[in-house]
This record gives sequence, structure tokens and C-alpha cells, in this order.
Amino acid sequence: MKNINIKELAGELKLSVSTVSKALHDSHEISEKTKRRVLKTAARLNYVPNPYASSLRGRKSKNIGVVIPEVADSFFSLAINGIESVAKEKGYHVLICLTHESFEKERNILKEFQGGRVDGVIMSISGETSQSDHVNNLISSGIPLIFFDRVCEEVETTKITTDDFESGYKATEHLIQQGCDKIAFLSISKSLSINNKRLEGYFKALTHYNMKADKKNVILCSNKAKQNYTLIKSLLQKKGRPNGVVASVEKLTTPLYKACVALKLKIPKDVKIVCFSNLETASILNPSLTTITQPAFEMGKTAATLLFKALAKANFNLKGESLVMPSTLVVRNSTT
Amino acid sequence: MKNINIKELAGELKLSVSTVSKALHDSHEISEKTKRRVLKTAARLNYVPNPYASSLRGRKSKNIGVVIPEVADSFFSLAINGIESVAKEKGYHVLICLTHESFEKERNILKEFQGGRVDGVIMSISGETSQSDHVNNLISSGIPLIFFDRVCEEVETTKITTDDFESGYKATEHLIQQGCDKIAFLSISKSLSINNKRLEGYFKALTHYNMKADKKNVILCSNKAKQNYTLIKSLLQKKGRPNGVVASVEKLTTPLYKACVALKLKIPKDVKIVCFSNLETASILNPSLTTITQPAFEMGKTAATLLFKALAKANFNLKGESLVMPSTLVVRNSTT
DNA sequence: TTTATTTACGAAACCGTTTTCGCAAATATT
DNA sequence: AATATTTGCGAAAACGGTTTCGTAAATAAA
Repeated sequence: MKNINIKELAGELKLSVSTVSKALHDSHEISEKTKRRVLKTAARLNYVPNPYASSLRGRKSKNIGVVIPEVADSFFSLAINGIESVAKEKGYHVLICLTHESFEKERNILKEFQGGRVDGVIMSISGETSQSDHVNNLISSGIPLIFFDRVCEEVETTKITTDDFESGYKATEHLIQQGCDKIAFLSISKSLSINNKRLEGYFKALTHYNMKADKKNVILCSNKAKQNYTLIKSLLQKKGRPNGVVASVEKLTTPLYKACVALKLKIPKDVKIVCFSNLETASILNPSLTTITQPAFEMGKTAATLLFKALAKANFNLKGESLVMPSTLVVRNSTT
Repeated sequence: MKNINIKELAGELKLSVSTVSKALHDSHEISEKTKRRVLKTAARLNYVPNPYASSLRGRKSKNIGVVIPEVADSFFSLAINGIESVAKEKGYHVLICLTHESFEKERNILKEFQGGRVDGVIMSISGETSQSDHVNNLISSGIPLIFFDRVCEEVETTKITTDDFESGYKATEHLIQQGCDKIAFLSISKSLSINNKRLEGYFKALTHYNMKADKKNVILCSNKAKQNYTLIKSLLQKKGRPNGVVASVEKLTTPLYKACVALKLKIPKDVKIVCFSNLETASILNPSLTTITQPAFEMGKTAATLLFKALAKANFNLKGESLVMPSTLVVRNSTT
């Protein structure tokens, strides 16, 4: 049973296509009686409008694009839930596009968006991204874009972030207060703002507590779990190895724990650990993990809310609306 | 700088719209010289075609729909990655739609798909779904649909599943062999095929080892973590409480562990635990978790591959292609 | 040289909606 | 009763591509 179109529906009703369309949209031009008749027949024949025809004619897609590095990550999947919760309310669909941390993929995705596939974009940039022409091109083509978490600093638009500097500081300070005197920082990118701000916070805490900041204790990790495991293991094998570690993103948690297990280093006795993480399992890890937890769901929700605010206006202006939300340090057994 | 359309591009080139369109599609009707000229100008003017116009005319969306209960779940996010890896290759986009375990949302999503938003669907049904009219309607409207993991048994189409019965059996058998004599089963739905097959495997193992199957040991959990926590806690507080638990889905892991912690029950001494789970953190839980691990990525990949096979043919026939992939029991410290 | 074929392009129809505009009939106003 | 307004609907143009078909010029075959 093929899906019928509005023309066939109109034929069945012996009405014009325009009348049917207006009736379906509850237009005041159409009598109540006719509306009821149309609705009833539409339901009976199982009429579903073609979204592409509507989008083409209406020049709006009713889609928002969500561009993120990865779905298999608690932070991003919670953020998606937040975004989706408000999109659904507005009758919008969420098109999730994954960059897998590749700049080229990210650029291609944004390029495609320029064709009008989405009405607006919520984005967290890839770890490889260190320039922003692709973003500026999209925005200047008339499609509003909001960053969350991983932002391009130099792009003038709304950015929803957390207090990365302060969190980096707090995480490090906490380790210091728990007695660590050699603290490593596991980073994921040289260009990512979140990474660098967290790192700055880390440095700031070290200097504030009169500890020397050794660059050898800042490890640049990659996108491969195996590789990170090796990297971390060799860090923890060095003589004068760190007795505290700040992991700047969630995905480093598992390789870090595994490296400790492999080296028979006890957490927190030999090494204390804080991870930036939204893992639900943080509290049941061995040992339970002290985390910097970001308000992922709320960030997604806020980003989406602001995006829709922009979409509602003809001349959106997203320049002055940036927002910094607080993360929380949740102390558990990996540091106590 | 607004995005230009093909008409403006043709104007700039002093060519007709049709010539430009053909040139962009590398048609043999167009001379090489003209093609080069078109491509060059298109690149210079940053031309990006409107996907909705193409979809409308071509009657295909180049989208596949992925309908799942949740993204914040390792199994599903890995499956998404598998699906996306093949979709990307075929030049398709993946539209992820979440049911949040609601039948009504699921029905609405499929209804919308009937309008042609997607060319095909890969789906894992909600926990509330116990009928299949909505699925049959979509399929009979000409849109191929493939199930993975959570299937509607009665719908005649390709289904990618794992050996749920055997896995339920293996999990239970393993607990028995580790010395458990009172084994509970945490279920999530009365209607879900995966749930019921895993449960049957559980029963089969019990009877095979001459253990009595007490229905009070089968607990129906919900979608709310808090509620599940309470439910599980009261299960473990009963006198004659179980000393072994099979959790039929990943999301029950955390409430289960937390309940044990709250009741000061030692895993595995007091309670042994096996979870159906793709959690990356399974190996670093306290204690590390024995899991039934499904080949999530491969399932997604396989489902997508078969879907594209169907899309390639005019008269797709997805009736004979069902596939059962093996899960693996990964023994860790929660049972040893 | 004449005829047949190929090459390279353009005009126009089409995909399925929405919306503007026009127009009769019904109703309201004078 | 004559005119003005409102109501309810239909015809047709758009939206931006793709594809079919037609055709003039160039080339090949006779």
C-alpha cells in the first residue's frame, strides 16, 4: 500500500490540492466542516506529507544538525538527550553527524549543511580542528551555529562551556591536598580549547602551591585506546613517576585504570586519579572514581534553547549569549 | 554570503541549468571542457546543492533511519558506529530517532518515515512495544526495515540478533558452576523478545541443573534507575536472597552494584553477578564484571549492509536473511 | 557529395508541497 | 434593493534540483 500524496488525497475528497493543504494546516480560510472531512479522510488513507516537498517549498528543513566527535561517550550522549528533549518540543529533528575527531570530516559535514539540510547547528569541534574558516563560512551563509564544550574561540557566536580553567585547577588542587607531589596531566589535543584551559588550570594550581610544572608530566594522548594505554603505562613506569593524574577526558579512564592494574599500582595509594567524566559507572569503579562532572544534559538543553531562540528571529544575533556552566568535583575513592 | 542555487550558477556560466546539472553529475552528454569549467566555477562560488530538491525529484532521501530506545547505552552507541561506518561509505546519512522506550513515540516516528524521510530503517524496538502494525504499515508502504537485537518476531523481515537463549543459558550455567544455588534474573520488559529468550535460557539452565525456578526471583525492572535500585535492593534484602544475579541489560549494572554496596553484600562472595553489557568499563569495575558481550558494532554493520543490499534492488525481499551472531561470556571477578 | 550518426547542449516537465491571488457565492451594511 | 464585505474554495506559481526529449552542429559512413 503505497503512501498517497496530497493530490490523490484531494482527488478522493473532490477538493483542490490547495484546499486540502490549507485544511491540514487548520487555515481560517477553510470551513470547519471541510476541515473535519479532510482530516478524517487523511487519517483513513493514512496520508503522510512528504517532508522534502515541504522543506523545499518552505525553505526550512525542520532539522538541526548536531556535530560531535563521537557518540560512544557519556558526555556527548547525555548532551544529545538534552538537545533532543527541546528539539522534539519544537517539532524538530536532530541530525547527528560524527566527525570521529577528523577535521576533514568536520569540514565536509559543515559544507553539506550549507545546502540547507539543517536550519541550525550545535557543535563540539574535533580534536584536529585548529582553524575556523569552515565554521565562519557556514554561519555567513545564514545558518546559525552554537558551540558547546569544545569551541572555536575565535568564532563570534554563542558558546556553552563549563568552567574548564577552574575545573582543571580544582582537580589538581584536590590531588595536591590529598598529598600528591608529582601530578601528570593527560591531554588529548594541542588545539582544543577545553584541553588547554584545563591544562592552564592545572599549571596554575601547581604554581599556586609552589610545585614545579614539569612538561614531561603532560602527556598528549590520541584517539586510540590501545595507544593511550601504552603511553600511560610508560608514563607510570618512569622513575619519579607521578603519584597523581588528571585525565582531561572520559575516554582516558579505562586505559588509565588498566595501566595501573598492569603495573600493580594501587589507586589511590600509589596513584591518585581525577577524571573529567560523566560515566555513570564512576561510582562503582575499582576504586570509585573521583570526577569532574559536567552538566552534560543541561548543556545540550541550553544550547538547543538558545539555537531555537536564534531561529525564531529573522536576523539572529548569537554574539552576546555565551554561557559558562559550572562543573562539579565529585570526590570518590580514587583520591581518598 | 548566501548559498547560490544551480540557476544562479548556470547564469554565471552562461549555460543552461540542465547542462550544469549534468556536468556536476559527470554525464557523458557533456564535453570534458565544459565539465571542468562547471566544476571550477561551482567550487569558486561555493555551490552546494539543496538536498531536498534532489530528494524530491529523485524520490529518495539518501537517509536511513535508526530507531532505538536510547543513545546513552554502550550497545546502541557501538551499533550506531557500525551502521554509520557503512552508511558513510554509501553516501548516506543516518537519522537517529530515540523512542525512550515509548511505544507511542516509536509509532509516531515510523509513521513520519512513511512520508519518505528515509529510504530504509534499522530498528530496535522499545520495551513497551508488543504489537507490530506500525512496523508492517511502514514496510508495506515500501520502506525496507531491518531489526537488530530487539525484534518483532512476527514481522517478516531480516533480523540481526544474538544467541539470546544460549547466552541466557550460559550466564546462568556459569553462575551455577560457580556455586550459586539461588539465582535471580533482572528483566526489563514482558514483551521484548531478547528479554524473554534470555529468560528462557535462564530457566532452561536451572531445570537442566535440577534447580527450582522460583518466579519471585524474576524481577521486572523499569526505565528509571532510581526505581530499579530500590527494586533490586529489596530483592537482595529478602530472606533467602539470591546469591547469583543475571542482569539482562547493561543499564541495570549500576543500580545492581550500588544495591550491593548499600547492603554491604560482597561481590562475588555474597552475590555473583553476570550482566549483558558492552560497557567499556566492565573490566575496571569493583569488582570487574563478568559480562555477556554482544558484537554490537558488527551487528550494526551487518544490519546496514543488508539494508543497502535491499535498497539496491527494486523489489527488495528481506524475508530470508535473518542472522544470529554469537555473544561471548567474558568471565571476570564478579563471578570468581 | 549525400545521408546517417554522434556529440553537446537547452527547453520544459516533473517531484509534492505551500502560498498567493482571484473569484464566485453568501452574508452584512446602507 | 443595491452595494460592500466576508467566506470558502480553486488555479497556478513557486521551491531547486534531475531527467526526458528535441535539435543544431559536427563527424562518420555511404
